[in-house]
Amino acid sequence: MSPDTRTKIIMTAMELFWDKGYGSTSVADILSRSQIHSGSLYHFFPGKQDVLVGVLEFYRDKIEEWLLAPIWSAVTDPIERIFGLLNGYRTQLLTTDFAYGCPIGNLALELHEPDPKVRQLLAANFTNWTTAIEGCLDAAAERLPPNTDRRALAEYILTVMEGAVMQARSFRDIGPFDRNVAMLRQHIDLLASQVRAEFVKV
Amino acid sequence: MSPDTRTKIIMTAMELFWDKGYGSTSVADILSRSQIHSGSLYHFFPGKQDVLVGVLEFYRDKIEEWLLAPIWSAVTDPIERIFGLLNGYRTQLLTTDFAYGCPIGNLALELHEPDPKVRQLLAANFTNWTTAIEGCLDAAAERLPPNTDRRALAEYILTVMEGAVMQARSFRDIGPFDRNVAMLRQHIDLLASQVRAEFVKV
DNA sequence: TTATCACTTGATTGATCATTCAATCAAGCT
DNA sequence: AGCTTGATTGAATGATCAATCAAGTGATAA
Repeated sequence: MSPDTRTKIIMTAMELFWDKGYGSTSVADILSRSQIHSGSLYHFFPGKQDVLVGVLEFYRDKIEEWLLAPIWSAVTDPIERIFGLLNGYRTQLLTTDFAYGCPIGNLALELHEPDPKVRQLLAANFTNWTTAIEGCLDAAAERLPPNTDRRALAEYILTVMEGAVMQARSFRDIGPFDRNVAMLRQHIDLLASQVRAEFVKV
Repeated sequence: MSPDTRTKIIMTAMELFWDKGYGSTSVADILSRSQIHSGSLYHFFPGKQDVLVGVLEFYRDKIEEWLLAPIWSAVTDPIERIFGLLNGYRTQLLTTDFAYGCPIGNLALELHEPDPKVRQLLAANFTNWTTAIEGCLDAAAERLPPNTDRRALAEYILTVMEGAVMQARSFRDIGPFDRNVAMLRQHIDLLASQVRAEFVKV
């Protein structure tokens, strides 16, 4: 058994896919960076696409630990946790000079006709993210109008994050990202003020 | 002078880039579909990337005629023009079975380190789109709070469109798109209701 | 008539791509 | 010791890639 080699391939491929995309990463790139030989890679994976599947499964299982846990421990207010998560993407954009955005979003748009397994894993990664946000909204349910579709609002927050990252990367400017997040904040504030108005009325 | 050949190359390459992406479109693909020989292509373009530049310049110049004019003539209310534009992307998603999203968004995320000319053209395409939306918002200025940053709101609408298209394509389901647009509609309605409340107060 | 010039043809090049495979190795089991 | 099995090595394969270029075409003008 050699889980070490398999894991090393996945970690290396993940870095390269995030950095250069799937199509622009050659198997030779993965081999040279991971110091592993082609025979070993093809011993564990039938082909390049199966490496991608491995990466997406790996990332899916690490979202909780890598992405959410650090922010959950730093922020407790559920609404602020959402904006803390968005701020994490902001920091990543700035520290990588706009090279890294959302890795799943990049792949989702790069792979125009992905095979069902890949597409399903991309969707699963989005779903996990959305479910985490939905949990925050549920925790803040009393600060939102009672008829709020919290699942749809969580999807919408994912949408704003992805679009904001895309624009910031295209313009190589954090301005669009900040203004987009400010707009989202305004929307949520408006929802919250509706609740207060209703409370006064009753 | 043979603008016909040059244009044919650009139109063919545009179709292929929208359909399969830039990296997955080979020069041979462009040649076989356009019935043009490699020498002719390289007579007009120094290389593949220059074809991409030509496509982006061409599309930038056609946004008004191809994208906006049909909707402007079908809808007159400025706010409904915005949602009419979004509905155009919705129709395109459905009629292409989620193959076509926003062509500029796809390329923006596919090209991780584009050269300055390409990056500038991607940004110019986004800017043109945003400016058109901003024009609608200016025309509806009296229905928005007076302190509204209409440029930022236009950027935000682009963001929602791009994110909504991304999710619909990933899930191969129009549901996320529709719910995202509904959320945006709610936000704009909330802004409009603020104006009415202010009017009553005065 | 002849020279010029923009354009076209398509075989060819060398690089790079994902993938294969015969061989060797190391460790455990009998 | 001998046998088995999973893991590793790295040269080799054939396909495909972007790009090149010498030879040709046809229209225009001197």
